[in-house]
Amino acid sequence: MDWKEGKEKFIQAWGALGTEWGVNRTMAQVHALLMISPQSLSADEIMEDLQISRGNANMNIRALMDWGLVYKELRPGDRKEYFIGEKDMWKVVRQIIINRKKKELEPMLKVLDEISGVTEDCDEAVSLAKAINDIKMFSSKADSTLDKLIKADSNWFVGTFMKMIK
Amino acid sequence: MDWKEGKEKFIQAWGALGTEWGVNRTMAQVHALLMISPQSLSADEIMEDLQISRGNANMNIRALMDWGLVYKELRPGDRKEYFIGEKDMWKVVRQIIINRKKKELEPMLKVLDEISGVTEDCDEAVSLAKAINDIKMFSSKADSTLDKLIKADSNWFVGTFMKMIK
DNA sequence: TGTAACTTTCAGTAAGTTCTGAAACTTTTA
DNA sequence: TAAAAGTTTCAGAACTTACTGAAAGTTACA
Repeated sequence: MDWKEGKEKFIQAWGALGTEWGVNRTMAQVHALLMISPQSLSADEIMEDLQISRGNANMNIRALMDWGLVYKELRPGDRKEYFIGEKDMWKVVRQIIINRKKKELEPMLKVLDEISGVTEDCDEAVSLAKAINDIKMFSSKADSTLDKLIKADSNWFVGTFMKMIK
Repeated sequence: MDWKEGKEKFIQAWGALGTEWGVNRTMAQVHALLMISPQSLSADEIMEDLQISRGNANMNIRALMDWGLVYKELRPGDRKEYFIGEKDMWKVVRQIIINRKKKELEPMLKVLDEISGVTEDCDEAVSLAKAINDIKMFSSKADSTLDKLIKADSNWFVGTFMKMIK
């Protein structure tokens, strides 16, 4: 297999994985492309490579920069903007976790707090209260674990997990 | 807030969370409903409660049973099928992890193996090989951790994480 | 200040996903 | 074995999300 074919398969697979996880296909593909590019690429090069429109490229590059997975790079004497992808897998995963947590877990916990006000004592209300409580406990545990993970660096992560799964 | 309002909010929130994670809204709502119902419910009751069609209800109940989050319950002297939701949050999360891993992570790893065959030594090929290797290492680590988690029970989980985040 | 190079926005369109409802199928009972 | 009760399937409709391309906006330089 030559490099070009490998690259294409990689981009496709990363795009498909993204789709399953609620990240749009193009965003994941742009990320894949930048992650395996040794140098930074301009918007035009990305458009050309993935065969997408300028608008689409722009929106998704923007979103990736918001997520902290892609950085802008300015080359002296060139007015064009170039983009470079975060290459450290640990940072990539970490950024994804931070972003998804903010967007999805926190609203859920907010709703749970709101409906904690149900205090009747019929079977149904008790069952609801139990579910709310279980989710809250689970979330706050997962949440504080994630916070620690986010603050930690890659080596700490590897070390702790190695101990943990021993 | 009364029980009915709380229940509705809970179902809405769980449905929204599902959507963000690539689980369809109705599937998540059916699951939410069954998770907070003290008794098992028939397909008709679910249809009525969530205002969905028979076909939709059937498909999603089926999918939830495949995922191991809902069980069929037969009541003696009643020909109708009743469904009961898994109530243990730990099991719920565990089942979701097992299912998503099978469906999404494994295909990705298969592709990575395929494209490991790229062995040129230009910059691009080296960069691709590095990315592939990093993802593989990360995945196999995450994977073996998940395997341990899956085999473990709820108490073990809580205990280990408490130690870990201390 | 004018204009060329580049970036961003957004309305309309395309693509993808989920839901409905009716028909087909299966099981149970008399 | 007939028909009643219940379950499953699936084509097309409704809805949701993502993409294009052209126009508007911005910045950099002479």
